[in-house]
Amino acid sequence: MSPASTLSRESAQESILRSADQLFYERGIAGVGMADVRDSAGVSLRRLYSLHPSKSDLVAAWLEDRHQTWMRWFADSVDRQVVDGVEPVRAILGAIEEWATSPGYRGCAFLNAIAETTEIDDRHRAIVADHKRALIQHVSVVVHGAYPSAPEWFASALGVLIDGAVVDSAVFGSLAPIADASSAASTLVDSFT
Amino acid sequence: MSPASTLSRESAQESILRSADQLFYERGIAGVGMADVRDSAGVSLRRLYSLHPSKSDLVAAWLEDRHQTWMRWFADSVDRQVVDGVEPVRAILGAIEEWATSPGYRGCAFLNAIAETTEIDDRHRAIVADHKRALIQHVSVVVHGAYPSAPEWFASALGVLIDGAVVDSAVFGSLAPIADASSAASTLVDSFT
DNA sequence: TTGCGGTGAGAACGATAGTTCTCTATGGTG
DNA sequence: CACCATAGAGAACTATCGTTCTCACCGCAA
Repeated sequence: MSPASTLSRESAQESILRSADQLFYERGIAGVGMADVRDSAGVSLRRLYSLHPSKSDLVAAWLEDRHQTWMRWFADSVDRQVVDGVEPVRAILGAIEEWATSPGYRGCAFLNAIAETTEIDDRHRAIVADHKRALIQHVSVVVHGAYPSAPEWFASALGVLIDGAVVDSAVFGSLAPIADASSAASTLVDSFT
Repeated sequence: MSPASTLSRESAQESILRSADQLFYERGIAGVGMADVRDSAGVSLRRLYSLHPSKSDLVAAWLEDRHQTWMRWFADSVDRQVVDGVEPVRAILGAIEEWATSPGYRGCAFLNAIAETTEIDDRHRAIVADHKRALIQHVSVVVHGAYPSAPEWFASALGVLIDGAVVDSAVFGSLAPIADASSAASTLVDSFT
């Protein structure tokens, strides 16, 4: 086995990704050095680089990981509320509100990452675009199941409302944009039925 | 007078702000060094620092300047379309579309700046929040003038739709989110009348 | 004419950070 | 037991960048 002071490959990987998530989300990608990740994860720089050969690779791994985690959480939150009898479209914005209320909320990590990306890092851009597509896809399933008469563009428009609400709530440090988005979404649903 | 090779204080200031706008918007704040601004503006580092004592000051001056410029452009674009008979709410999203179609479009400079801001630079945050408030204020005047029966939250919701459309169009490199936002906004207006 | 203030050009300084390298130790395998 | 791949600790290398400093120059006022 490994020495007591070192972690297995899996534990190290997990610890690195958890630390990367905390640090990158809280302080931004540029605001976090590899040494910070090393300190927080409790691994050596050597190990960090052996698992993620560059910072760009680490960021990509982090985004992929966060995509999985966040989508799972979002889907669960929406499902939970719908089961409790909340209107689907309200449940979607309710999940966003729940997220925005959590401590340390700093908006969407993916959008922040894109805004920070200075050079043309196509890999990161692609991950973010895929994340947004997956979000709209999920919203689309929920919404067109619940409101069959909704027009084609409704799921995409909800995606726009979600991203706008997330961004604005972070800018203003307020839940009001989410409430406004929720009102708008509900009004749209009412207009279809 | 100044020597031929040097610019007046005003010309230098103008040149610096124009260069800062191009560079910061195109490559992000962190991606631009003071030396880059110097080269592009054609002034010396000494002069650059005498007009803007730190990079943070320069960024603040740039954001203030861009706020003025952008708001003026936006208001004009909306007015122009309304005069041409375009529905006000369509005109608002039309202005966003016109912007997003312009070469070098990289989303909202203010939102990008916020996302990049790692430490708590309250000055920059405040400028961005003021910009968004001013945008919503303008939208509010236009919209509540044109649709008196619109509910209180409508202008704010339009602000959310605008920011979402801006962000998503930059992420996807597509005008589709703007069209979706426009459809949603028009449908909302129809539902009030 | 002689300083003085402001300027350009660019070197220099100090800090930070991505990445690699050295040295040492440890545990599994032949 | 000896060997080797791998790990930790941290120094070292290299590059970038914000900021300041040096030196030379020029126009203007006393």
